[in-house]
Amino acid sequence: MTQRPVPEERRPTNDGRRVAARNRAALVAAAREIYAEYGLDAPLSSIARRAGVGQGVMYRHFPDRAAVATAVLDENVRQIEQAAAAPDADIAGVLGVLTWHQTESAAFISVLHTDAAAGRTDIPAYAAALSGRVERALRAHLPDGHRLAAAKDDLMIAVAMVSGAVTGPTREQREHRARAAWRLLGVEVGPVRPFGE
Amino acid sequence: MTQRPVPEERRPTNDGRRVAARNRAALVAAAREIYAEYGLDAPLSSIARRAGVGQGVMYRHFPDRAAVATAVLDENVRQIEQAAAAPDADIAGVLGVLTWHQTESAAFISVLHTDAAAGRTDIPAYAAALSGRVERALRAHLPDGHRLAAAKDDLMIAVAMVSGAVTGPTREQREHRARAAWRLLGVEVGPVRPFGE
Amino acid sequence: MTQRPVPEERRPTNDGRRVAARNRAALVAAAREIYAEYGLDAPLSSIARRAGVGQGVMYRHFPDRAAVATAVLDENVRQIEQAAAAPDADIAGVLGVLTWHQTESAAFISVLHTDAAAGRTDIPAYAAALSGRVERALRAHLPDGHRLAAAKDDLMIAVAMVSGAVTGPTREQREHRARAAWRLLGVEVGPVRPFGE
Amino acid sequence: MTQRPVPEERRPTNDGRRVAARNRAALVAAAREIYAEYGLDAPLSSIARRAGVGQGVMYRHFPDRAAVATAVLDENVRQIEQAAAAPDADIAGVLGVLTWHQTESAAFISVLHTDAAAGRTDIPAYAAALSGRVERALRAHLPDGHRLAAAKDDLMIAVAMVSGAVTGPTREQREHRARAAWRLLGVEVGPVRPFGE
DNA sequence: AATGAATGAGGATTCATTCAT
DNA sequence: GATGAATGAATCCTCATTCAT
Repeated sequence: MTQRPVPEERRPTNDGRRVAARNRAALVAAAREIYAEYGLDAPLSSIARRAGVGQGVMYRHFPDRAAVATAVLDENVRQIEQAAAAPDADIAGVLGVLTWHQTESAAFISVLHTDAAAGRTDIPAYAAALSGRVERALRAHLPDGHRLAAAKDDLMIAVAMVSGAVTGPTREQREHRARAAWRLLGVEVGPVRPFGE
Repeated sequence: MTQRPVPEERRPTNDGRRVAARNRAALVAAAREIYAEYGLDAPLSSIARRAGVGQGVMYRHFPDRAAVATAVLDENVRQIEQAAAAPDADIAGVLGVLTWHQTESAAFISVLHTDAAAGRTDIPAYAAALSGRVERALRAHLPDGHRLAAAKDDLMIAVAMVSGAVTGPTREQREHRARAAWRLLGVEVGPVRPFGE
Repeated sequence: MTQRPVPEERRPTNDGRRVAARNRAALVAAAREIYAEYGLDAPLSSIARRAGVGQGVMYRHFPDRAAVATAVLDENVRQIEQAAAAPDADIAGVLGVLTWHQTESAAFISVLHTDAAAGRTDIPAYAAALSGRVERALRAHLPDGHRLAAAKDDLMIAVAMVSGAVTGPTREQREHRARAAWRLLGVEVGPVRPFGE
Repeated sequence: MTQRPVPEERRPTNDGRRVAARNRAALVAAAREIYAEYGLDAPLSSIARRAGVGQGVMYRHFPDRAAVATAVLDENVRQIEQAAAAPDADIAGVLGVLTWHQTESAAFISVLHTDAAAGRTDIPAYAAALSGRVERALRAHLPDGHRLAAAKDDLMIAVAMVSGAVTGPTREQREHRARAAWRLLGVEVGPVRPFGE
């Protein structure tokens, strides 16, 4: 019943400080998987276990639950920022990358639009930061006459709306619904894919 | 020593049957409050406490966590159905009532569109039922030429989109965003209010 | 390696609400023993284990570490108050009872004079209350010409001094040192014993 | 590429030997501060951190928790011994220096009179040594007719008593209470100050 | 039918200690 | 020698659920 066949007798060794970076990466990757499977409220211990490290290592790298989530989602946001920084970037292309992350990572959505479920932990603090970065990336390419440029809030409300539409067990279904949502909004979206093809 | 026992504020006949009904109502009301304040993951014990009953009573009325949520949301859905059943009902009016419940109850949204955060409890089963009832209520009044009548899924995708937009600490803010969302969809919505004014 | 031979198959039963009082008493008794053996910082889980109850029961009866300590020490203080309330009470007699508790319960001393080790938990709050009750009990019988009646603080400073002297592995040794301390203070002390002989 | 390496604020000769000594001193100083702020149970890691060294260094210099405490308190005891060794030393003067350390360092007291809270770690072993050195320093100057020279134990019992009285958040308050304690004992004490003015 | 106490597993968090580099 | 990452045991605390009364 051990969850994965891989490690076995790897744990009780102390590989020195060189593995620190590797461990951090493993934790982020594990967190991404766990979040996808069980949601943002998954036990932190399950992340450490999946990463193949002790709980203490996780707490060293990430002081609290929020720090883990931030680390995971930071990559998503960064890709969107990179898409926006590309020389040939346009709003449709950036929205495509954004949409890809919406369909790929439930956690991404949850954090981006936190507060529906009141009384949450301390997520809002860093959630706002991530959300702001996404907004800036998008707005940089929003032409004046664009459908979402009319009112101040329209852009991020539209993003939230698409997030709301993105449900379903498979990524394909989620992408299908996301495209339908953009279509209902009358907004053109480029290819739904991660940045860098 | 054969004094009559003191009456001691005996209300109706208190035959157990009546108490049971009262308790059930108290539990549903308490759950609604608790959900609003702490989200759907709030401890069940807090619901029983707020209702002023023992935990056992709660388990008698509702075998599990899902049953409680269903009972709470059932009222919301029923109102939408009633709005649809009204003699002078039209799609804008029903959407208005739907929107009111979206802005009023975070739990309503969470359950209606569950699955974003995979691995959830067992909510999907009854969530689908509630969602289906809402869809039927709306579709009964959807005229053929309506913006959301084009594709099969458009109606409920639009509902999900508005749900996604509904965030914010106060009901007023949430209503404001909901209206903006419908506007972006080009859909006309009647007064946002509970059924029965 | 199970610590005590007694219980065995007693735990997994639910004896209903009648045992609540019994459990509370068992917890207080267990806490008294544990405190004597391991000091006030002993794991709370060890107290629950020794009492033969689950951890949850302990938390039901005592919301935090301080509540447990208070409950334990409350009995000590109450005895001193009772000694002071006795019809034939005099200062020497009350000091004797106080001294008995000083020699019997290390926790009693620790709490009564908390703050030596800075940064402590939240003990001070209730510690002050207990300390005040002891002072009132003593002062009620302090004659005007008494050695400890000269300055306002002298009484409780003297109590603290005796507490400081009370060290040693056996109660007899501790009593011996306590008596020596009172002698050095020139204060007469009655029989060192619990209230009620 | 055969440039001379940048000097980079190289202080003395930095031959490892010297660094070790500096580290040890830093650790002792850090431990003293930490003990004062958080008590003797403070995490060892906090001491290493405050000293600006790795945890490994601490374990090299001090094999266990007790060794750290001993090193810290050794300085306190040494001052008392120096006070006793001074050409013009008398009992009042040595008691003054002792009292200064009692008021200044809660850890000093805790260790000197350990065992009240039984089951403690392994402190008693070295605590006895420190206590013995203090006693020898005092007894060297105790005149035959002195109030504390009557019975064998009276001297250290009195010291313990004063320690017991020394509580309070500020050093001034603690000194005030220490003086009151000595006064109640009828013992004259010289200026309360560290050795060497 | 109601009460509310008990159980006990689950998850968070902290540190003492070891050890590769 | 120094560094600081990794380990993992220990403890705290919370709840879902059961059940005697």
